[in-house]
Parts: sequence; C-alpha cells; structure tokens
Amino acid sequence: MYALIDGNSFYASCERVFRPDLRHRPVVVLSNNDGCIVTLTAEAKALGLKRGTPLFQVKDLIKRHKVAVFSSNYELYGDMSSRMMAIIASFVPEVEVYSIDECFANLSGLKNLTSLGFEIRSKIFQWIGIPACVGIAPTKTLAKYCNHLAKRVPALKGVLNWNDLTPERQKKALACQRVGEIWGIGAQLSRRLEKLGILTPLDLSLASEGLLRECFPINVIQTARELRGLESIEFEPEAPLRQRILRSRSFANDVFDKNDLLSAVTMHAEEAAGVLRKERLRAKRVGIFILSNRFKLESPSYVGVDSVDLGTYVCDTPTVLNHAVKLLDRLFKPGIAYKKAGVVLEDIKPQEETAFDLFAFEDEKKSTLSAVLDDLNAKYGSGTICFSAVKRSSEDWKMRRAMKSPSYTTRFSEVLKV
DNA sequence: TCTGGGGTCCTAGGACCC
DNA sequence: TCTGGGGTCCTAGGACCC
Repeated sequence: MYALIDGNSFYASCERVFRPDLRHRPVVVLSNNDGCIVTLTAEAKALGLKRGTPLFQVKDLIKRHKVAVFSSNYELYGDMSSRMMAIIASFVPEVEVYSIDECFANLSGLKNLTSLGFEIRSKIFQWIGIPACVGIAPTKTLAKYCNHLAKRVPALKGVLNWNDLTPERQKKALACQRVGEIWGIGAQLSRRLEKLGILTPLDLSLASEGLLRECFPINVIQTARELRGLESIEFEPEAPLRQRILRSRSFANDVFDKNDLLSAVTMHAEEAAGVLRKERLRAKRVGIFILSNRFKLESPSYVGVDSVDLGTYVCDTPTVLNHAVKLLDRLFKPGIAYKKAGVVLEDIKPQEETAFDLFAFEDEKKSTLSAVLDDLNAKYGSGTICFSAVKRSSEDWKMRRAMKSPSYTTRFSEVLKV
C-alpha cells in the first residue's frame, strides 16, 4: 500500500505560515519574473482566478478583491518542503519525494492506515503549519487519485483510504471525475480517449487492453492497470540519477545587447556548474539556448540552440563557462529582441564514475578554484563572488521579483520579528 | 533490374508531470 | 507594458554496423 501526501496550495500555504493575517484571504504566488499565477488558494480560485493566467490580465480583479500577491520565493518553499518530507519520513519506512510539495510513502508492514494518514496530516499542520491531504491505495496512480478526491470532498477531512471503500463505492469514486484528472493523462490523451467513449477513470479501468495497445503508448496501458489495482508503476525511494541540469530565465525587458546575454549565460553557467558540484556529479556536454520574444509578433523570431561534447567529464565553472560563451558567439544574431537564455548540462555521471584526464593538469587547479568560490558564496551569501561578466551589463536581463517575501527560515537577517 | 535481416545509437519532437 | 522553469519518458526516423 502507498500513500500520496501533498501540501495544499503549497507555495501560498508557505507564505501564510508567516502571515497569519492572510489565513482567510485569497493568496496567489507568481512564476519567476512575476509573469503568471502558479499557485492559488481556494479563496482565490473562488474568485475565478486560474493557474497559468498572466498577472497583467487579472490586475483589476486582484485589486478589487484585495488578493495577496507574492513573487516566488524558492528559498522558503524548498526549506519548508524538506521539513515536511522529514516529518513524513519519521512515520513510514520509505519515502519517494516526487516534487517540491508531494511524496509517495511506502506503507508496507504498517497497520491502521487511515488513522496513520490523519496522524501524519495533523503533525504536518501542527509542526510547520502547512495543510496537507493524504490518499492511500494499493497503487501509486490510485493513491494519487484518492488524494485528488480527498482535496475536493470536504466530508473526507483530507484523508481517503481506497480500501475503506466497498467495491460499489470504489466504482462510484472512479466514475465521478473526468479521465483527464488521472495522473499521466493530460489534455491530449484525454481528448483522444474521450473520442473512443472513455470519459471517466472507471471507463479507462474497464477498457480492453487490446484496444488501448492499438491506439495509445505504453504508459496509458500501465495507468489503466494501476486503476484496476495492479501495480505497474514502480515505487522509487532512491532518486534516479538526474540526466540533465537546466538553468534558464526570461528577462524582465527585451534584450538586444550581446553583453546582457553574456551576463545571463554566465550566471546560468555558474549556477549549473554549482549544482554539479553540490550533487557530486560531472557532465560531458554543455549547451545553451537563446530565444526571441515569442509574444512580439512584429519582430523576427529566433531560436538559437547548440551544444558541444567536451570529451571529458567536468564540474568546474571556468570550463563550463568557457564553452557556454563560445556557443553564444556562434548563436548570437544582432537585431533580435531576446527574451530568454539558458544553459543545459547533459551526459551526466557521478564524480566517482568519471576519470580525470591524466594529462590535464589545469583540471585540478580549476576544481580548487571552484570549490573556494562555493565556500565563499556559502559563507557570505550567494553572489558574493562571481565572474565579472555577470556585472558588466544593463539591468534588462535580470528577473522581476517585486513582491518577494523574506527568507524567513534560511537567513538570520530575515527571521520574523515578533 | 533485382536488392535481407537484425541490431544499436542518436536526435528531434511530442506529451506528460509539478 | 506585462505571458515561468525544470524535469522525464516515449516514439519515429535516420545513420550506421555486421
């Protein structure tokens, strides 16, 4: 048996923990660059606001109803997330962290699962102030679905155990939502399924496997099996080795100057290389991309993407940076209104699985340098030391973040004063 | 003019997730 | 005026090999 536990409106709930005055007020959290709404509380949904809506389209509504608006504060959400995961891990033998706000828990060997669900839920609320919901079921897909229902049916009080339902009620539960609400069935697949008359999760669970095989990829068959209670999607407590590291940001304003792009690419390269070292990995392929403003129809659109194989596995900033800058030289075209740039590291291995190049004496120097930079930035705050290209440009490329809350839990200078 | 079978690897694009 | 970021997996098609 598995549980899927997630924080309700997680980012907004994190903000509320430190702003009790917002408890009953609508709250929304924005994407980077203060662009779109990415998280909303129930009160905000009730006003008709939707996830994904650009902020500027709903400015009036937000003003009229005094909606509290926050820029994203990943320092805070990341820290609250690890606290929540730690609480959950203290109750169950194994946890698979699935995203910043949710995890699967392996419940094998445990008893009284429903009351355990309630206990976990109330401990999370008591200890860190985040409201959470719990779905419990024999497969991950069903646990996810139970969680979905627990969030929507107030009578369940935040916890639903599939095995508490009679077979009749299980059928009803599967028939009461649209097929697109199932984990793994997105807009495209649900449209195709609905054309075949498969409208609800129940329909999908009863569909003939032969038909599904003919018309859909393998994951749809697995999902259908999981809905029947047959485990087809593995529980993975160990995070699989990541395959890529990507850092990118949209710019606050359109950028035309190559120096601005250089600054952005430099910053992303530094950060991406920093992730490599933090996770004790090395990468063999470095790529960048620069994109024009896709909403500006009157100016030329441009997608510049390229990457280079380094021949050896590296994790130092100077090497990554060097290649990123060379790629920018190749891709840059003048006269384009650029809106976004990013750096991608691929072909990744753990450090201990990669051999240093025996004759590359410089490698060790660069690694030492990078380690020193990491230490200084860890001790005195990120950005204390950086490569000069980052500072050698205008402000256009930087991110907009006008309504960010303090880093209450991770910076002494920003701790809440009472 | 005819023109096999079996395999791997890589890449791009699409779909999905949060 | 303002429109997010970071991932994974699957599939098809092409290149290449014996």
